[in-house]
Amino acid sequence: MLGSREENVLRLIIEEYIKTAKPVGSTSICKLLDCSSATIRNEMAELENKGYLEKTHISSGRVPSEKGYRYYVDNLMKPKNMTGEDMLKLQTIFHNNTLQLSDAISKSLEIISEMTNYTSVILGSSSSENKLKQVSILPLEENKIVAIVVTDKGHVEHKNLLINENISLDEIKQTTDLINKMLVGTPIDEVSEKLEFEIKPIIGKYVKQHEVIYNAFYSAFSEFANRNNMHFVGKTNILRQPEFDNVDKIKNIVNKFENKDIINSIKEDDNGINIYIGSETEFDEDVTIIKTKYEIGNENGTIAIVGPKRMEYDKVVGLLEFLKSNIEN
Amino acid sequence: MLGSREENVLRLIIEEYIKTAKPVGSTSICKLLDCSSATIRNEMAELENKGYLEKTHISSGRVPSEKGYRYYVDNLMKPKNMTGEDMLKLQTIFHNNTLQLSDAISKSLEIISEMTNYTSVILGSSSSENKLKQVSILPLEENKIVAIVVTDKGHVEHKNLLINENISLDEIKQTTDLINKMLVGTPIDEVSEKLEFEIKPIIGKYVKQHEVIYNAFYSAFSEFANRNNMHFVGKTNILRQPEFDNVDKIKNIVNKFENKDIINSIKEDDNGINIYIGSETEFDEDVTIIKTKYEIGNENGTIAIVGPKRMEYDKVVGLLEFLKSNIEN
DNA sequence: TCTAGCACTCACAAACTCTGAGTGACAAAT
DNA sequence: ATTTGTCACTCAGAGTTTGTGAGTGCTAGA
Repeated sequence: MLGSREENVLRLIIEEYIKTAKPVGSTSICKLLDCSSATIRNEMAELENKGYLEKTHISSGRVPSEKGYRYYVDNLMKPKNMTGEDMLKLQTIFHNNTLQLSDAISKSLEIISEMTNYTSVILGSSSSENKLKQVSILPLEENKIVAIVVTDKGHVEHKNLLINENISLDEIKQTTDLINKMLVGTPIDEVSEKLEFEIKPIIGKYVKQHEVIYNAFYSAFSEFANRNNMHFVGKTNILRQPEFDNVDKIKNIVNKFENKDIINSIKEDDNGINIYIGSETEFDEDVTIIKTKYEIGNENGTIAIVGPKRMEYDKVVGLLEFLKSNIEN
Repeated sequence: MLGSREENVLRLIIEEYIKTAKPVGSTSICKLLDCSSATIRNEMAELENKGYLEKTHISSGRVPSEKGYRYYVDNLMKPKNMTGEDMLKLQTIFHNNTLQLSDAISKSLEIISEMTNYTSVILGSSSSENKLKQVSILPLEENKIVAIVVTDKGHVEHKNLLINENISLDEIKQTTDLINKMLVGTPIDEVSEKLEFEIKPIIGKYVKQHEVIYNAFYSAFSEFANRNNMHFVGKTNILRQPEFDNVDKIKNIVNKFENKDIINSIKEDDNGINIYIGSETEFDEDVTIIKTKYEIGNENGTIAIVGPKRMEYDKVVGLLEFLKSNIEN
């Protein structure tokens, strides 16, 4: 698609821009490529014509376009191997047997966030993949009880409830027994529905005040189903990037993180390492998201790195590959 | 301490500044006070001498100092009654019997954050006030188990554990039984210690692999004790205030929220409505925090509103008073 | 004790200037 | 047919200048 010198120029411009965050001029490239600046200018003009580069104003240097980045990650970039030192840091985490997997992932993403100055996101398995394992209740005091829901993947949610004095604990016990008998194994996001059509009619017959109990469990479950198991590391790292230099952009991105809008950008996709650049993210024009799923036994999740479009693609991809293989072993 | 006209001038300046966020000049005050601007200037000079006002530069209008705000909230401000409409919004939440208390508080703070454009914080009871109610374990699959810890106030924490194949479930059961027998009622932040000195010696005798089990529970508990039950509403609201107009200030405050530094500012103090202005907060020079504890039955917590020093004190205090009385009934 | 008037100050915005890094174009050199 | 050197041109950004208006303090007279 592109000539080999064109590719070289594109690659060098992108790599230079990633380092400096400033538009790249022809002279800085011609030093690296052993030809004159005029030659480079011709190449650059051509690359701009084809849509791989952009100018910020008529006499400025060039900046990669999204199409340029895309070409770079698809054709020019090679994942960079980590330094031995960095590798060691991550490996010691995974060789530490006292750590649980989820803690090890958090810890390693903390390190990665620090190494890269980008923000990481961990997204656990969605509620549809979790199945009900057990419901239990525990009376606390007076008319307070706590309802506890556990899934087969070890997620736990609870809901504190005030119950009416004239509901006996026995009745509640009967209800939980029934739920345990009939609904264990049901995917969490289907539980609410089954609760309504399978459990409610039954308890309606022999439990006084069944409405109250039913409502309590119903709200506990629906809250569970909506909960997403998302967790940020180094949320403010990305603000250190020079592209976030004005108040509005910062407010904008902070807001989007707060609202967890990012969840849409990292939900679906294949099993490899996926790169979304700028508008491809459907999250924010100014960021790139690199993500990958991991799967170990029947447990899975997604980890994502959020940085500027001018992200160090080779480094991050290298890191994620390494991390993924570590997790899965 | 201050003459009555001085007080009037101070009050008007503060109220004007709260509205406009711009230094207040003498003319805008003299219109309200039916005397000439020169007179006001004299009063202002005097108030500045005494430390209640400040200038941003030699010929600028005046801005309240922390001492000025302090005098205002202590002597001049009257809590403002809410509008009927706002009151209604909050009351319907508390009259909705299907909502649990904690949900009602969250919901009402959402409304308050929206009404005021400030950030709210909810801090639940600290771990030292929570006592162990029950420990339980649930085997999931293969060698995975989940340990669940419940406190008397209905907090629940869990920890997923991978156990060594040669630990039998029986042994784990014995351990949890022992913990339940000996440690129920112990404040959460003392459990780790007791676990070490009272439980460990016993299980050491008759449980093989007791180290592993002990470590698992130890880490579960210590994580629990450190967890603080803090929850922000409208975290980015405060960024809309005009005082947060430069990148560094925003990064700074976002960072502080992220690190939950605020917890130190809202931990202790009496039962009323407490106001901390600027450096009094020990959180951030540029903010005011207004907080209050609530207590209902043996459940308690703290709610706080974080805004600029130029916060609408009368409105927020009015709101919090109203909210507190609603919660406690 | 208050007020009117005046000289003075200074932040802020708009207008202007300078400079350097960059471009495109084109003719000469390879 | 490319590549190169050269030159006129462009423009963002930084620095400087200027004008304006909102503010002050001070003083003398009501």
